[in-house]
Amino acid sequence: MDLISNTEVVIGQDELAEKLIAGQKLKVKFGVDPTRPDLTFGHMVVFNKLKEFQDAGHEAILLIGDYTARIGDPTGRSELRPELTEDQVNENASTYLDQAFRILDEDKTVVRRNSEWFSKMSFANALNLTRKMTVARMLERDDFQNRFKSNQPISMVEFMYPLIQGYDSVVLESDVEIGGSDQLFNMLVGRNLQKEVGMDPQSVLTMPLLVGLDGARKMSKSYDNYIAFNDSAKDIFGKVMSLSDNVMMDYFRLLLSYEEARMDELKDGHPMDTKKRLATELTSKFFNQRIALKELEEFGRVFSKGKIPEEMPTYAISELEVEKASLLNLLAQTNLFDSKGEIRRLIKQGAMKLDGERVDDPEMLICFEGNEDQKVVKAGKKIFLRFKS
RNA sequence: GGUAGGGUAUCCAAGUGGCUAAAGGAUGCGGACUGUAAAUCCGCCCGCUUCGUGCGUUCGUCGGUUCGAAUCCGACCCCUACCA
Repeated sequence: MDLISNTEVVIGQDELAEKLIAGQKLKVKFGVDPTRPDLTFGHMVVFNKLKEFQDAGHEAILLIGDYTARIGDPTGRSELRPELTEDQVNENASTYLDQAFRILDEDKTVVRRNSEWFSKMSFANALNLTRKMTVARMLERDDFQNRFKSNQPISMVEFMYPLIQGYDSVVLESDVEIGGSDQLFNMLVGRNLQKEVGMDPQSVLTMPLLVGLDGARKMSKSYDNYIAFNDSAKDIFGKVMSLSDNVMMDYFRLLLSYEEARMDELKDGHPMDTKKRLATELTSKFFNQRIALKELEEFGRVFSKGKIPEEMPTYAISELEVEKASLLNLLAQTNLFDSKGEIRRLIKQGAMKLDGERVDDPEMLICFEGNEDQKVVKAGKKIFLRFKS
């Protein structure tokens, strides 16, 4: 059964198999919280799985937790989540969908929002929902248990979250729910609630968490070790190239659905070539092959051969508002650096080059001589910019 | 309601009157080495700066004591645990 490839945990596998053998069209739910506008490649793992179901003719239901987004998921550490307004949530949700449809087939995807039912739910009904759950069972959840043991706060609203998410499954009558491995508990609650109302319980599939760019922690915006769906082709390519070798295969498997045999072949090659291939394929997936190959070439030129990139931010000196056209002042106007202090630091540490020549004096004046009409500044390994008159 | 502990820079965390822009981690950035990998070594890491033992702003908030406060006092706000 290919549909369970790459999964970490499968609950209710027998039911799933039966339904599949019977040729049933399954309702496959994936819930997202539009608390943040950007999707990362970590989300792609789950979206890929949803797409597989979709391609196999099943109904993919993308549930936007617009109602829940205002409550906050307990999965984090402290719940310092700002409360979002309805507008913010809606805006996030719409950019979310734009991004999701880069993987999913828009025409075949059913999009639902849980405000449809929760905004109408009475408090009495909500209380009834809480009847279905016990505190002891809640504390089974790893996250809660750890926090409880270490005297960390757990708020009541966090206890509601699994129920809310579970109730979504009841309303949607989902046959399968997919999520990250941190969602296992919540998805199991859905399964139980469905049983309570006499419905066939959903099967639950969890997908592994993708390791981030640092090669150590899970990919997450808060660790700043992520690749976003909305990153430019250059960023996607560059970020993949900066990936730790030891997690490359995870990316091939989880993001590009490579099979073992193909990955074994790759292991014989030079890691650098393998990584270039990974970067090229991922860039192609989000843009197209032509753009990906261009980035590959550009990468070789800039980083392997140390030449300057084809495109870089360009600033006309005449348009920058500075009293004195010193390198420091001009760079400070570009917004590519955090502060003048940072620029001084870079110069002091020998990271700044002007047309290939190392610069040591922040106050050096930038002016053009003879036929020159531009100067290229390189700061560190990655930042390039051009000054024109 | 009662008791105890706590709010310090991006995060964790030390600091309990001057030597503190504030130890130590982590993250990040830069340099060397490389394959923009990892590992390792070195350096930087509040802002400005005429680069000077210079200026400004910061340790929950407001006010006070003091020549001087993150450190003491008061009020307030917020968080947590425990007991009810």
